[in-house]
Amino acid sequence: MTSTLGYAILAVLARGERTGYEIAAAMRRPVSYFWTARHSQIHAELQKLATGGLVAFDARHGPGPQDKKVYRLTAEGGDALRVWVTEPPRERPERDELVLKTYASWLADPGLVRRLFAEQLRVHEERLAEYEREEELFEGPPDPGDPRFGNYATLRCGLGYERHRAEWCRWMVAQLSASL
Amino acid sequence: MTSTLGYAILAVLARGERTGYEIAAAMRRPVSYFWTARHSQIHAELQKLATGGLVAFDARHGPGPQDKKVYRLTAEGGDALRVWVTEPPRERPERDELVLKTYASWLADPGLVRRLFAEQLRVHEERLAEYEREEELFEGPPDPGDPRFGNYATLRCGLGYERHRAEWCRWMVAQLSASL
DNA sequence: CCAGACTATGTCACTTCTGACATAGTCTGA
DNA sequence: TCAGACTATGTCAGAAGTGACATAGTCTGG
Repeated sequence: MTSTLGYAILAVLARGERTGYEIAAAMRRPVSYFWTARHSQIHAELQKLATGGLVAFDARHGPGPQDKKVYRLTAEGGDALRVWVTEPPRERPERDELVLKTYASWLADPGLVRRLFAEQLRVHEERLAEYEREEELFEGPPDPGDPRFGNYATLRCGLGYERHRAEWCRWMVAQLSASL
Repeated sequence: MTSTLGYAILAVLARGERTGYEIAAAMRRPVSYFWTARHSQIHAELQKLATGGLVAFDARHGPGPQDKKVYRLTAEGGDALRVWVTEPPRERPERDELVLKTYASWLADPGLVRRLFAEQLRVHEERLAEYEREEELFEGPPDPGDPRFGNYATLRCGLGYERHRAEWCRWMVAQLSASL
């Protein structure tokens, strides 16, 4: 019933109470890179979750025309999250624009394709460096029962991903250099 | 103007003429794992592309109530595709349900989380074996001007991705085993 | 000979996500 | 003191994607 975005919000609220604005910030890279949404979607989803009784909020005086709402997980919300966590994820279709461009790259000028991948390589190397800096803040993997284990494990995934991606870009650049 | 799905269809048609049905099949794993869509979306997009003059078709007698339509790339379609290929890809938000579950995994029973990752590990190892079998059909990387270069390069990406993913799952299983 | 798979195109309601618009208080540094 | 960034919530039109429904000919194996 609850959408994946709903569980993403519950997962953030499991760490402590937050406003919608703070949830949106928490879901942005590089802090917690797992599921992103615009604030417009988050506010809408929070309303659904509140209706369903999975979250609750206190309205407090805030900036802007409306009160600010500090959301927290309810007992039902916590239960729903815990059940969902260990269910197998549904297969999401892979939609990767760079891979698609690669598939069609034989049509284009190799010099331009090479430049595209050189740029992408730089992006991934920078992101990798950023993640490595963040990893140093941990002193080894936290215990699997510690909330920080979630952060560390997703960071590990990101590190592996960026390494794989950078390596692939390097391979592409090498292939395209050989043919020039 | 044209959506990414539109370019995905153009990229398939660049290899030769196809019916909508065949395009849908080509975009399914494991043959060409880059961008997927249901036939309902593909038929709708083909109509838009035809209206825009990027593809053309011949109607031929086919099964079912309608004629079958064999689509091909027009000169305009080819030009549009070639221009698009070397433009930097727009950043797509990362939405990975397994990573999200990982982020919330500290809440759940470690034994169940471990099982989840053991299952995922098996999935990735199987997919890796499948890709490796497919790689053997190539005798080294084709020339970057060869259409098969597109297939080979996307396969390389898939191989790297599955290796990274499997390694991460193995690490997760090890973490969760240590704590039992 | 017939069931079931495969080929083939299409519509439609619905969910998800994006990007723009709207509003307004607080805090910080030049 | 004033611009600009940050905090904060919301609406809405539209694009993108899903899953079910509808229809019907051909081909293959039991």
